[in-house]
Amino acid sequence: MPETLHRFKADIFQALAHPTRIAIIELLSSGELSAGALIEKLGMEQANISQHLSVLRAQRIVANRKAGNQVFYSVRDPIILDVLALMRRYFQKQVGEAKEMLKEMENDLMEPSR
Amino acid sequence: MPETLHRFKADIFQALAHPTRIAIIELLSSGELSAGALIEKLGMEQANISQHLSVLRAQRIVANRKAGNQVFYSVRDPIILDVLALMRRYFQKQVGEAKEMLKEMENDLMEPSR
DNA sequence: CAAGAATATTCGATATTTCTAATATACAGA
DNA sequence: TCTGTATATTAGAAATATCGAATATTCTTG
Repeated sequence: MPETLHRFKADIFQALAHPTRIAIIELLSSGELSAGALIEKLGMEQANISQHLSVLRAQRIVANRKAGNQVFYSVRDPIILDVLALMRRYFQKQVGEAKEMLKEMENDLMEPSR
Repeated sequence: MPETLHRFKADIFQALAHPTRIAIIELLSSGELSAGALIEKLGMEQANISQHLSVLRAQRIVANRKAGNQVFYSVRDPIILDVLALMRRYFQKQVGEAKEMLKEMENDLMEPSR
């Protein structure tokens, strides 16, 4: 109800609203990784990944731990992973529905008289 | 893993990434409402709400049913409501943690010797 | 302290979002 | 068919997000 809560949710969603950042979180889902490891696994520009990590940090979605030369990132709260898992289920459901619609359309083409 | 899935999730999150759109979805959580009812409850510009509804429609998050003069909107899949509910839990947890941190800081101020 | 490695930040250019105001469309009833 | 009501779309301005290139910072090691 309160505007504050809506804004909070919206800000988290905004932080999640980029394919690269989702890829980052999923890579971190099985444990912490250094920024360098993320850059290597994703095959993208160093600055770019660093900027995306900065967005995730700003919303406190990831934690960062400095170890000597490197910085290790991890997902702060597993609830975020639950959200992503829900999204996967949602995706599967949507794809399933789309498939069924196509099947129906096919049937209509085969039996135009009914 | 696949880029497609990441983009799909990101697009949904993007559609959710606005306080007004979250408010709309929560208003629709207990059943369908006309566009006009949403505009009234939210107290915002007609065009603005219509545009936000358009974003939600584009991602197929809401369904719309025309009835005479009006258009009734509803949430297509309750999974989306589950996502919002998870977000609320997440928010509560974050606030709880922030509170604890403040309490610790207070204690440190009271007992500087320890 | 100098040099290299890992990471972060800054700077512009471009693209996307969001808003308000104005206009368009669709429908209902006289 | 004319009028009013409900909703959608368009247009343009301002704000925000994204990217690559360049630069800065921090740490380690010789």
